[in-house]
Amino acid sequence: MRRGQQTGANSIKKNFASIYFMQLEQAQSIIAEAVQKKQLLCVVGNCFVEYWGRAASKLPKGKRMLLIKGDSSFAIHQNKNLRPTNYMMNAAISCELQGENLVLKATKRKPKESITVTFYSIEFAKAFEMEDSADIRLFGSETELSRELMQDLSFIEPGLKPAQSECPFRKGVVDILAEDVEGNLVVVEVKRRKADYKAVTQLERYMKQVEKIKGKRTRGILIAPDIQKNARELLEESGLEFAKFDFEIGNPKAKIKGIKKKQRDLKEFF
Amino acid sequence: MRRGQQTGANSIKKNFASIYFMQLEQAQSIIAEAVQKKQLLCVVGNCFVEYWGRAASKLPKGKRMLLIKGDSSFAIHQNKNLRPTNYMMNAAISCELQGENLVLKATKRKPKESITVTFYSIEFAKAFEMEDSADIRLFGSETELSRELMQDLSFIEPGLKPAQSECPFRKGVVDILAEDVEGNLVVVEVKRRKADYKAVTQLERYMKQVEKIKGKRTRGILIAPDIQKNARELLEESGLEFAKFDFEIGNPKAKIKGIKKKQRDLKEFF
DNA sequence: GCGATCAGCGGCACG
DNA sequence: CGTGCCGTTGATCGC
Repeated sequence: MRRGQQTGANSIKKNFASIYFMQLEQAQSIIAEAVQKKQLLCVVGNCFVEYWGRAASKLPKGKRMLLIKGDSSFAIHQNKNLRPTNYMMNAAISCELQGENLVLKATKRKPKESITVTFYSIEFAKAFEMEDSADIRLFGSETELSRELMQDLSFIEPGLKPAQSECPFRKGVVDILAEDVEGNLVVVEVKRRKADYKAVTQLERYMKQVEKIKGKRTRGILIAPDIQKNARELLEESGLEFAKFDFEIGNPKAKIKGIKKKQRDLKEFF
Repeated sequence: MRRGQQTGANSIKKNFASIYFMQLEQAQSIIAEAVQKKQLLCVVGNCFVEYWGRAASKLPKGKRMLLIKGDSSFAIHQNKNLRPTNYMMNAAISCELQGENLVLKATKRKPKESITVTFYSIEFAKAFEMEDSADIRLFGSETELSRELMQDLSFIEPGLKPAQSECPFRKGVVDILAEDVEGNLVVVEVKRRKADYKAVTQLERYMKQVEKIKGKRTRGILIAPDIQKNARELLEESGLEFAKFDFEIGNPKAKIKGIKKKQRDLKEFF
């Protein structure tokens, strides 16, 4: 790219900047080549979008950005929202001239769906070769917090000992399975953010399963930074327990700041 | 843009295409102006990304595309996945030269978080004025299906009638509240896709709430195109019912193809 | 602002 | 493949 060429043109002919269009034939060849080479393709133009599949949608004429990635993900972006307006993963992509328009189609079976993007004009189209072998490293996931917690469950209550973590059951995975001082089994469910009623029903379900399989009294403790009011009610109705869990995201691993356990004895419930 | 300029350069100097870089100062001014004007900004370059907030992440050096939109959404895209690797909504954005690098920062409070993108080189940076007043129109959402169903509940079972014109419960909480021929209340939960155990616990919760408030026998019917095996078991254990719900996405509204109700009498349960 | 819930959820891991 | 479930879930609507 020639330095300053674009901005130069824009500053001289500000009011006409938007009339510099690309021939659709040229765009078509850029697109076809990019898709074939699995490059990152960026197309900006005036278009109309239709989707048919799991649902159906129409996006009236307007200017959008089409982003096609090397893994055949296909996304129409408007100038708002993180998420694309229309999208498809693992799309089979075609691109052809139809009269005065350039029509891109993304299709997929299983589930069967299709996106049709009809470009009336294209302002910009460019492919980028994206050498990038790196992968993101994320810290502070729920699994990581569970593992951290496993190190010392006495934060939750004295004498609580870890038995297993991430133990797969017939259905779902129990975050932590532990044993309290009285020899009861304790199912611990960890949530990285404010727990809602779904977390409670999830824990209840696991707890009952474990109780059934192991055939001995089992408690359920939900650990989260906070819990929603109605979730709290549901939890207490179900005889489950909640423990507040403050943490700070650290590097290389999360740091547990402290745990305040709500005082609620098993005997209260039974 | 001059027609053919880009592809021309690429075809002549294929092997050197990637060495055409932009001065960071120039990129900086493009970026600053785009952010100020709420244009759609697209930057491609070699960078390193750090995130700190609800979690923490590091993305090692590599070539990515940064997309900043008019609503201050900020997204780093790799050449894979629909979703950005790093992102932020409603970001406060800064952009400054730091030594040999151009550093973009996106920050936010509530929750407090920040993304730092350190560009070592920038291959491309361009802002697009995105005149686009149109909004997507989507058909086939759960709400729409509920409304469709409301028209004629006899599809589910003969004599089933909407209980009240206006449900006394908060909108959206109970999909449909109806009354069967025997005068029982019926809570109907509609799912647009294969129902899982969460749909069952949700229905159970609503059903019990309604039963408690109204003080009369209440049934719960889950309506979905399909249901998972263990969700089915849970549902039957809870004395709830399932009705298959085939539909076709149509325009302007979804068409219900038919409903096959599983024969399961209330008396069976009570 | 928080709460609740849907989403064409996407993405990942596991069986 | 389906199944389950987390996510920096995002996005929307109601309060």
